[in-house]
Amino acid sequence: MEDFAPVRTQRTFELISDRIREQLRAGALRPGDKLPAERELARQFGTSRNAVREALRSLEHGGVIELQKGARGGAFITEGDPGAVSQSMQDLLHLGGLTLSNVAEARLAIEDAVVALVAARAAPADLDLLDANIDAAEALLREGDVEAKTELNMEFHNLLAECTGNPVLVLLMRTLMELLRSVNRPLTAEDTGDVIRRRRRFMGHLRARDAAAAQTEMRAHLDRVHDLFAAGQP
Amino acid sequence: MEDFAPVRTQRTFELISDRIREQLRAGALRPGDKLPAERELARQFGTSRNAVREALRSLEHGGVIELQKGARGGAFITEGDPGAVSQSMQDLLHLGGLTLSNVAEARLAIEDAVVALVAARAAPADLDLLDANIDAAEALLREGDVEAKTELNMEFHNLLAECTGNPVLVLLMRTLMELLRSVNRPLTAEDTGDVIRRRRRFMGHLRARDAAAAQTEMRAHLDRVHDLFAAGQP
DNA sequence: GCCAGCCTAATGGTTCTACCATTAAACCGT
DNA sequence: ACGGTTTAATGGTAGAACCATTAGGCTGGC
Repeated sequence: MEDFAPVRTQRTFELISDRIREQLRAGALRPGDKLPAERELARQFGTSRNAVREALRSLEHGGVIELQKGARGGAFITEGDPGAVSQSMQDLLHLGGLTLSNVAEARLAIEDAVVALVAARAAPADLDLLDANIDAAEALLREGDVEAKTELNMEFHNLLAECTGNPVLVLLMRTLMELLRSVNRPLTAEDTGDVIRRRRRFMGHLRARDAAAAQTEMRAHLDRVHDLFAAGQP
Repeated sequence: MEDFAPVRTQRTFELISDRIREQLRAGALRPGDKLPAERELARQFGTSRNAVREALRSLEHGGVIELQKGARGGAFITEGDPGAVSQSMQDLLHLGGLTLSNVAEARLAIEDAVVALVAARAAPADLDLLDANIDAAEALLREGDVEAKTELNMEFHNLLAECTGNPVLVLLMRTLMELLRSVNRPLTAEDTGDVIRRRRRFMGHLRARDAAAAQTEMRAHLDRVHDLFAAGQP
């Protein structure tokens, strides 16, 4: 006989955060909106302020809300925080579920798709932005500021993803690169001149709308970079 | 003059969760380990139990720990929960940062890469698993259980990703499919027979290690499915 | 001897109260 | 009109008390 189901399994703060997520899906809450104050929410839900706070903590960690203190403070619905996805994958990596080469392989897949899309649909203005990035990197290299130049080189990939106009691809690119960066050692400077040359060739392929050639060029570059990363690992 | 930096910007519970994440990165904490009890943590950190609970709530939401109540209960380090990543992306979607076609396009990219890898490196046993999935789906179709058959068809893609042996790709595939599923309408049954035929052809290409042909077959299928999804949207 | 039932201790879950720190806006004296 | 002060609202922290669940030990009757 199984006549009786458990009276209650969910925890109070989960009920609260679920209610708020509901209103999000329903469109009743939109980015920029402000939730009632903690004390007021506690009153409305008929719970303690503590339970409300734990629910808010959960939503905050998920990048759904931002909390501001002081008068006129409160919990505000955000535009959505890609960093939350990144954080989760970082945790997964550190918990040992993922390896560096797993991440590198996935990154290769994303980059491949991005390059194909950019070759097919990027506007000339977008390509100019990419050129500007390479110019800036070259200038920094001449000045000997390897650190800043490396930063710009990573930004190149993010720019590339943004040229697709697809925020999902941007998100995935940022996340995977962040993961790779979190375990890398600072790259040595010896090979930096080569990167600039490769980038120039790559842009030539893009402007010619030659997706296959651009992919080949990028692949060669990434294989090399990922090898360097792997060498830095034990 | 900027002689004085803010005395404290981070909140107490953030300091606590950061400390725990530190120990994770350092390897001092491993999956399966149990954290001290809340009261004990509060004592060690010299804070209130409340702050500890909010830190644990944050870690729990991130899939880093699981909480069990009762005697011998406590906070246990998990193996890593891919669901946390999914949840974050779901939130992002609902916050309006992403569109259905964005997700579909990214999914296409991942699937393309997965197919190429599977064609290149899948073991015969893996391919047999895929065949078994198709057989089961066909059987369900004959019985008229469209619901269960659709479920199996989605599982096919997850199996495919698992054949790559890369958990990152598995994670991305699961997440993106989950996202697509969360906004789809139940597909109509009229086209289901066609899917089985396509799958059989696809497997033929895989066994022949013909990545290009397999990709073409899968692309055609996904383009169609995504169109159906889009049609279900306003 | 054994076993069902009870009891106890440990732990997370919840509530309540009090107070602090920060912030913006209202207020007031000059 | 200006500038400083006060006030009120809000999130952040602390501490205590109690509840619900769970594991394990205890006990008494068979």
